[in-house]
Amino acid sequence: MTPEERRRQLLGIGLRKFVDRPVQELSLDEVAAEAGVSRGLLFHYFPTKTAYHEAVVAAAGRRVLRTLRPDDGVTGEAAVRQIVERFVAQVDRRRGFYLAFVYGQIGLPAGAAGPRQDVAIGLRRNISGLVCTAMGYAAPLTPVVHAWVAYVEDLALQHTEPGTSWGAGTAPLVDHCVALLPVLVALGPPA
Amino acid sequence: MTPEERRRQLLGIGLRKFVDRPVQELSLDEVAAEAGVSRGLLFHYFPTKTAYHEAVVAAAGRRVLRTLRPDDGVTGEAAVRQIVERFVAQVDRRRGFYLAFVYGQIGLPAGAAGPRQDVAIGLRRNISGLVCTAMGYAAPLTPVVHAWVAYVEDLALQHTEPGTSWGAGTAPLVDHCVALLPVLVALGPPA
DNA sequence: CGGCTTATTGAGCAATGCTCAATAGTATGC
DNA sequence: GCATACTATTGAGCATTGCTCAATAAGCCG
Repeated sequence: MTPEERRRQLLGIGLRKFVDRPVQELSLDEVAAEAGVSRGLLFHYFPTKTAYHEAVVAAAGRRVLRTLRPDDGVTGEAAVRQIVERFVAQVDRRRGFYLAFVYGQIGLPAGAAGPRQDVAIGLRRNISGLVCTAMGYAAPLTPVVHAWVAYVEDLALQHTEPGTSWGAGTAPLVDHCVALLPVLVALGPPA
Repeated sequence: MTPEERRRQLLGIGLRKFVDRPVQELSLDEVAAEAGVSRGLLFHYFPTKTAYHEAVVAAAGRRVLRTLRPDDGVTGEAAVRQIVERFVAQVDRRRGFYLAFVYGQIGLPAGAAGPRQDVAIGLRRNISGLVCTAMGYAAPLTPVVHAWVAYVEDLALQHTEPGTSWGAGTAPLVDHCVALLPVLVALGPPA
């Protein structure tokens, strides 16, 4: 097995496991056993346990972002609608995964200058980047869009909360979010 | 030292420590050493390591919520303004603490029926409860208010992000958030 | 085949989560 | 004031686990 495959295999195992429990509780023993390799090998691919965890979470972030990217040629509000639809659908289908991703996180460094990357917030930044390019929004609007992503994220998570689901389908939710964005922009940036 | 004091002491140590690093990396050895007690004693007060971590994070949540509660007699939009002001101020003053609280979280259970409590989302629910009673909002509006809290939280965190601070003071930010709430309500719930 | 690189192992160390029987210290009932 | 019950506290000890390192196996190129 080539190193590239190994790496992907190990990350894949992490991705499968991290839905069930917080990443930090995923022992390298377990990963090694599942992969059928020795514990020592993991340290050949990842310098430390947390490095492995970060790699897993980063992979999860890339995976989420990939499914959100709107179809080629679609722009403007239609693109935003696609993004929101896919986002809500994904949260709906794999609530545990997304929940674990956002809140079952590797902690952030207190000083922001640390080497660690905040992948959950990084994902928000990426999504808001998607939206901004789709709508042609410029720099001073990005904070608002960023916070709007947090808003959509929270609504989607609430919507899929077991037992508390208000409304049947996802359509009103998507409508609400898409309609909100221009309203926010009209409200003007908080600066 | 009475058990009540002990408990508070141990939680206090956790509260101080969990700003610097993710809670999960706080070893019981360290806590025991700092408290000047044996490791075994910790298991007399908390059944397991994660139980201790959860207790610490829950205490942090109570602490945050306490500072947000508006003054007696203040209601309506004025109360909302107070809440937002204090929230932003708190995030501003102790960014690391709040960041660690929301995102450096103990992971959530995949199945929602698990015994664990989601304290970060629980805090959001509590804050939105504060806002709803202040404004007299009824049940169908709560999801929107909840998501609005997420919006405010994200903006506040962005605002204190080192280097990326747009705008000088917190006033425009507070204005923006307070103004947004009735707009959201007017937009109607997504159901 | 011989030699180089590297993926891989396995032993071993130290930290740490956790258990448990023993102890010390305190309050209570008489 | 004494004995009893209770519990806070300890310390030894076990198993897991993050991590290191020297040794080995396995490919690859000449």
